[in-house]
Amino acid sequence: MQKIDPSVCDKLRDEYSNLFEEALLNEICDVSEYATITKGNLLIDIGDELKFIPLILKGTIKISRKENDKELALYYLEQGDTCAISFANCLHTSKSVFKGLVEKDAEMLLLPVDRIEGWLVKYESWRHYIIDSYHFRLLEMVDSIDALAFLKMKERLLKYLRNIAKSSKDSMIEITHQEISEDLNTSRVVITRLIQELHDEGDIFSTRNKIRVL
DNA sequence: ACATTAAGTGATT
DNA sequence: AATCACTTAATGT
Repeated sequence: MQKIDPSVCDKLRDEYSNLFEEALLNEICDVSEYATITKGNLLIDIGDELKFIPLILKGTIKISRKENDKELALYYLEQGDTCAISFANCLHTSKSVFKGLVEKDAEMLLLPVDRIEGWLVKYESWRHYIIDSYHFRLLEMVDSIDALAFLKMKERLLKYLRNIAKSSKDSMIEITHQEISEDLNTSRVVITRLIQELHDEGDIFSTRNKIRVL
C-alpha cells in the first residue's frame, strides 16, 4: 500500500485535528488509503466483504437497506462521518448489511481493519469518536423506525425532503418523484400526488426535477 | 421534429 | 396507500 499524498493529509487535519490527537493523525496518514468515488457509484453493497472503514472527507453517501427489488433509505454519511456500524461488522461477520451509494462525489480515507481495533485501546479520541458515531447512527435509525411506524406517507415525505434540504444546506433539491419513491419504498404515483398536496399547502414548491423546501 | 423521460390523472382495489 | 393504464408536459438530440 502506498502512502497517501501529503495534501490529503492536510485535508484530514483540517477536518479532524481538533478531534484526534496528533499521533493518531500521523498513524492514519501512514496506513490509510485515499479513495474518490463519483456520484452514482456504490461504496458498498449488502453482502460485500468489509475490508476497511471509510472516513469521509467530502461528499455524501446514502445508506440504505434493500430486500429483493425494494429499498429504504436510512441516513446519509457526510464530511466527518464514518460508518461505525461497519466497524463492529469488520471485527466479526465482515459482511455489510447496508448499501452505500455515493450521492455527491466523495473523497475518503480507507482505514485498514487490522489497525482500528488497536487504536481503540491506544487512543482515547478514537474511542470517543467510534462510540459517538455509533450513538449517532442509532439515533438516526430510531428516527427512521419512528417515521416508518407512526407517520403517514405525506409526513414521511415532508420529513424526508426537509432532511435533505437541511443536510445539503440548500432548500433546492434536485430529485425526481421516481427517486423519492424508491427511497421511501413506495410508488411514484403516490409521491406525485403527495407532492402536489404539499405544493398546494405551501410546504414546498415543486417543478420538474426540482423541489424547493419552504 | 421526434424520441425519451418526468409528471399528472381517473378509476379500481 | 398501491396499482393500472393512459395522457400531457418538459427536455435532449
